[in-house]
Parts: sequence; structure tokens; C-alpha cells
Amino acid sequence: MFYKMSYEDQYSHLRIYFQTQLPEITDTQVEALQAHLHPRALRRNEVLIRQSEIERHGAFVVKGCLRSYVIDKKDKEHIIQFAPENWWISDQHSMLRGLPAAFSIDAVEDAEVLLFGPDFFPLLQTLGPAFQTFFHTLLQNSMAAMQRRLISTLSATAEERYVEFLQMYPTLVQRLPQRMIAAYLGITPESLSRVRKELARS
Amino acid sequence: MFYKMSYEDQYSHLRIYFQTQLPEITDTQVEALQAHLHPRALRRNEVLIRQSEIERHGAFVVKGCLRSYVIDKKDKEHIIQFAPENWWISDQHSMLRGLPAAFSIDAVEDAEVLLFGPDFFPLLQTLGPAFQTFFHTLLQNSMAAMQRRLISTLSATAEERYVEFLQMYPTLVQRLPQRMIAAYLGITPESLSRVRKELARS
DNA sequence: CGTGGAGTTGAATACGATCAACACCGGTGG
DNA sequence: CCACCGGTGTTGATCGTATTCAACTCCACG
Repeated sequence: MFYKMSYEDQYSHLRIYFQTQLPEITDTQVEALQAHLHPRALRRNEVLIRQSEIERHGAFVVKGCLRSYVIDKKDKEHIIQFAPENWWISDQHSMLRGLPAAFSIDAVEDAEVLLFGPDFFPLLQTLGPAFQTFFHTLLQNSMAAMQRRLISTLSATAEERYVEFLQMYPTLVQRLPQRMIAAYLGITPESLSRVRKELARS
Repeated sequence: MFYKMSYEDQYSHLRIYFQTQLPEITDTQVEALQAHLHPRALRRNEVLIRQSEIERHGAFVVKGCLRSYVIDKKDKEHIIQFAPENWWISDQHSMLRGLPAAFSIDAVEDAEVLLFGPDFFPLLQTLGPAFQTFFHTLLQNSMAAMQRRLISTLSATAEERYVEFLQMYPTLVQRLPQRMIAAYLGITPESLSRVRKELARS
């Protein structure tokens, strides 16, 4: 049975999120944000954005977990990002330009999200510099995280990367099937299985 | 002999850059930018930012080529980015927060740069939304490029990645020593040498 | 029930790393 | 001016890590 959170709950979740992140936020500003964020429920495996199609929205995750991923020429799946509660996930690059999405986004678990469209970013400008700084900082943090991950991919073994992943997302790990962790780390499910076996031995 | 461009030339280069990227820019705005950008000449191999140290500036490259890179625990060098003419290079994440730099930046060739400090970003806010959008877009493009590179690193062979690199930076390749291309691709110089040999055969 | 996906294990393979030797400059100092 | 030297790139032989392919178990779910 799929539990459905009420929309009021989703918005109150959003309000708490922003009040935590931006304490000086006003009720008026929260309402303006709500007006541009549309609640939607996703079932496990349900696809929100499909690679190569033009779908101009992104999501704030209220509950559950989403992922963005690509399928390469060799039909292998590569996960770019996991987005559990309170994360933003979107392909801003293509969304803002109306280009085909560079990757797919779907739900790893049953999820509740708030969708936003291209109109969301102009809205931020009207809400003052604190908001722009906030989202700019989010983007910078993503960038820094992506750089660390790239270096790790270039320099560390499968085992080292798996251990890093465990440390980085200790709670998330338990919610993800192993084949997805493997797809995130860039190794085969078989290799991950062996790595885990080896770690268990010690 | 190290040719030194006059500072006037550097600023005129900057003006042309912005007039191309943001046609509606005014002379007043360009002057405001110039006031926050400080010319500096770099010799080949000269270090601008040293990993783990707090150095609160970034650079716009007028001439020559810079690179950002990290040294991992195994003493291997990994290049994050090359920045030839008209590129911005900095560690915004640590610069804005006064944190130790996540990576080093040095000059691959003799170079002329314009340095900016943490005061540069507040300045942009005063220059209007077009500037914020412009730099936001730059950051988004970097992010998209980094994602493509991550996927490529996870899914493609050394040879495929080298060919991609050739296509992506056809002119730059000739200016870079092979060991740096190897450090960017995440392979050893020996492997790159073999890849090139193999490609030459066909 | 029983069926198909997820995870595990084994054996053979491939790709790139490592270590070592050598050729080829380009720059420096005698 | 030339001799030398360190860094760069090349080539060969060997090794290690992860992939591939295949078989099997175990649940979760219809």
C-alpha cells in the first residue's frame, strides 16, 4: 500500500526546510515559493524526467529518494546523483534552455516531491539576494562534491570508493539496492559484491 | 625571454570579452569590473594557489594557460581543469568561505591573468541581474561539463577518453605536455603513449 | 506456488599500472 | 661552444584490479 502524504504536509515540510536554511525568510516569501512548487507523488521506479526528452521541471524531494542517471552507449547505467529528503534534483542546464534532458530522473523509493518549472529561477530574483546566494551556494557545493568524486574515481580503487560512499551517505546506503550503489561507483554489481565480502572478512 | 603584455592590453582584452558575452554592458560597468581585477604576470610553472593554503583569489586568463590540480595520497597528480585564454579559474567554494584551497592552480605556460578576490561576487550583485545570470550560467556549464566527464571516466576506455579530449580541446592539445593530458585523463603517461601509438597505426 | 530479479561465487580474460631501460631533446654551466 | 644533466616520452615485461560470462541461491511478489 502506497502511503500518500497530504499536500499540506508537503508544504509545511518545505516551510521548515527554508526556515532552517534561511532563518530570515518571511511568510510572504514562503507563499510565493509555494505558488511555484507543485506537489506530486511518485511510485517506486516511476520516471520523472526521461533522458533526451524535453521536460522542463525539476524537483525538491520531501519524502523518499530519487536518482538521476544516464544510460551509456554500452547500455550501462551510471548514476549521477541520489536525492533523498530535502535535496533538489534537476537538469538545470537543459531545463532553462529547453534542451533535451542530459539524464533521466526516477524514484528509487515511493516519493513525494515538489515540482518546479523554468519560472522558478526568475522568481528567485524577485525574492532578493539572500535567495540567489542560497541557490548559488547549493550549486557551488554540488560542483565541489562532483570534483571530489571525479578525483576519487580517477585515483581510488573500487574498495576505497565504496568505503568513502559508506562514510558519505551512511543512512542512505541501507535504502539503496546494491546494483544502484555499483552504478554510482562505476563498477559492476559482481565487483561490489566481492568488495563487500572482502570488507566483511576484516 | 618573457614577453610582458601591458596592463592596458589586458584590460582591453577583458572589455572585449565582456562586450562579446554581454553586449548590453556599459562602460561604467566595465570600469567597475576593472577596479576589482588586478593584472598579474605568471611564469611557466609559477604557482598561483597552493593546495591546503588559504588564498582568497581566482583568475581570469587573458593569455597563456593555467591548470587546477590536486595531489592525492599516492602522490599522483590529477588535473581538474585547464584554463586557456578567456577562462575563469578559481576555487570559489573555499575562496568565498576563507577555507584552505581544495586544489592548486599554476601556469602551464607563461601567462597574463586578472586576479579577483572575494569582493568580486558582491560587486556582481550591484551590477544587475544580467551579470548574475551570466556567472550563474558559467557555473552551470562547468557543472554539466564535469558531469559529462565523470560519466566518461566511469564508462569509457583510456583510448575513448583521449579521443574525446582531442575533439573537445583540439587547439589546446598541442600546447600541453603529454604527461598533463595523462594526468587529466587519469591514466599514466606510459598508457597515454601506448594509446597514441595505437591510434597512429590506424 | 513459481517466477524473475537481486545478489553471490567461480574461472577466464582484458585493460591499465608498475617497474625498468633507453632515446631524445632543451636548457645550463663550465 | 660544447658537454652534461634532468625531464619527457617511448617501449618491453610483468602484475593486479576489475570485467565478463556463467551458474547458482534466495527472496519478494504476483
